[in-house]
Amino acid sequence: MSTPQVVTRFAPSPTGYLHIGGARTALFNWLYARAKGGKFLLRIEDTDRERYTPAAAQAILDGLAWLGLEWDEEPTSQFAGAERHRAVANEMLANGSAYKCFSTKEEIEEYREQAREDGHQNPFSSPWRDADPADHPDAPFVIRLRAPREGGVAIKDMVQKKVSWAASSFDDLIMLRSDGTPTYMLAVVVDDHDMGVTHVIRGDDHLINAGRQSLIYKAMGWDIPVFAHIPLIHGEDGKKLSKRHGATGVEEYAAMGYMPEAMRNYLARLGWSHGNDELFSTEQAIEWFDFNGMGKSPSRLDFKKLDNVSAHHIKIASDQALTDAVLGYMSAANIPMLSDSQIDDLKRAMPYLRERSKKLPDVLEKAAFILSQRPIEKDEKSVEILDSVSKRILNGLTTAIQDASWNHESLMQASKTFAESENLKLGELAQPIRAALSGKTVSPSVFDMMLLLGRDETIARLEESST
RNA sequence: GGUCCCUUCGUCUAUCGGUUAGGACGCCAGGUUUUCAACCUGGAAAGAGGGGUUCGAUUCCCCUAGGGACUGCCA
Repeated sequence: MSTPQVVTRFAPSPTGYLHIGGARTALFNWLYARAKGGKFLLRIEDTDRERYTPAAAQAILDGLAWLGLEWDEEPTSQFAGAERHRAVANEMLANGSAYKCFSTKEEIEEYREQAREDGHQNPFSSPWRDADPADHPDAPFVIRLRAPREGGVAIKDMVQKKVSWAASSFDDLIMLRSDGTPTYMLAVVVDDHDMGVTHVIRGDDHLINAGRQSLIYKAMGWDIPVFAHIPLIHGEDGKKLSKRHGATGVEEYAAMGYMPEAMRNYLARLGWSHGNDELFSTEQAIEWFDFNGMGKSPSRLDFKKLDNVSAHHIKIASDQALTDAVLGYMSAANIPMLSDSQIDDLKRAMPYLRERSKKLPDVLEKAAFILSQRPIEKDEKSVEILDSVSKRILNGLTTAIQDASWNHESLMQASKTFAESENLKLGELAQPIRAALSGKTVSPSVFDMMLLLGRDETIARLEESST
């Protein structure tokens, strides 16, 4: 027996940005497909034409691309499949698993109000379900699923295990609206089936939908895919993630200076675990991924932890990758681009910039010294540090080191010796050096800066600040 | 209201009937240090509540409480 290839899909609405929760859903779909050597497909759920714009759909694709979740094949449009959806509805009409319902919206609304008053919660039951076609009026109608009235409906779910409902709790859902357009419930099922989707991995807000959708699969005699309803992400206060929690779109995370690999690591760890592993590569995640490690309860976004994961990935990235990431951050944050020579300098300095950096902007801040030219612009604190006393000291230091061997060890030795002669601790000497070389109070090690800057530039900057 | 899902340190989680309930982030204390920080050592910190089942429950079942989802001719 050959095992069919795994096909997963991510089916976002074109909302104009990739929601962080959606990003995580996409990540799990992608991870599972890659882990099983299957395909990861994309389908834009654009049937709501009032909300749809091409730019809104493109934004989702951009978010996915930034996260590094490359999809297989061309993204499909759900709207484009309307003809096929209609055909399926008609097929169901023909095989008796669906029927025409002529009840108007007003009638249904009236029923619901009455139900509320009567205190019962039976779903709307169409009087046309068993009507003789001969009695059908010449009026607009919707096509409804003839759902079972008795028994139970159950689905198998890799995360939630077995979930079941009484059939009576489902109504005869509408598949084709009175204007002939298909509803979401029909469209997803048809699309998932036609795309050969074997595993439907989505947020657990769709759990009940899975039960209802399974009815359509059965009515058409189609194989029901394996479901995996994953818990949602909540904000730091435990409430459903919304705009007021701050960053909800992945592009905002890009603009804050998180690397895609850090996001993948962090997001994967949210709700999923592989023993006690906290920091891992995407390759490891693919190797380890399975639904046994998936939790069932919602998890909260924790920026402190994200920062920690981010720092780790900054630490282990190659100089080239980190440089690219910084450049990517600058463009996401609308920071003016660097010149080619500045980019070279940046990359050269990377080994010293990456240490103690949590996010990409931290790296960039530390890089200021190598990116700027004399005269060095000093921030307020640096100006304070460079008082007359400091200037005199710097003057002395300049002569003390200008003939030293230009390596970390010698420079530190020379500086220490000089500091002792001035009755200073190294720390007291380092601060004015830092201010002179970088114009800031935060920078890499002063000796590393000297090395990167080179003898001439270092001396020039020291002299500039000691006069 | 109804149906369904969920509930381990502040947070993310491990445990798949027997552990001093482990790890990570954060926090606190000490150490170290050329700045921010990083790093080292130590510490505080959890099974929502109540019933069962069992020789033994965080783990299995039930109830309650609290969260969440759904309850559209939205997706």
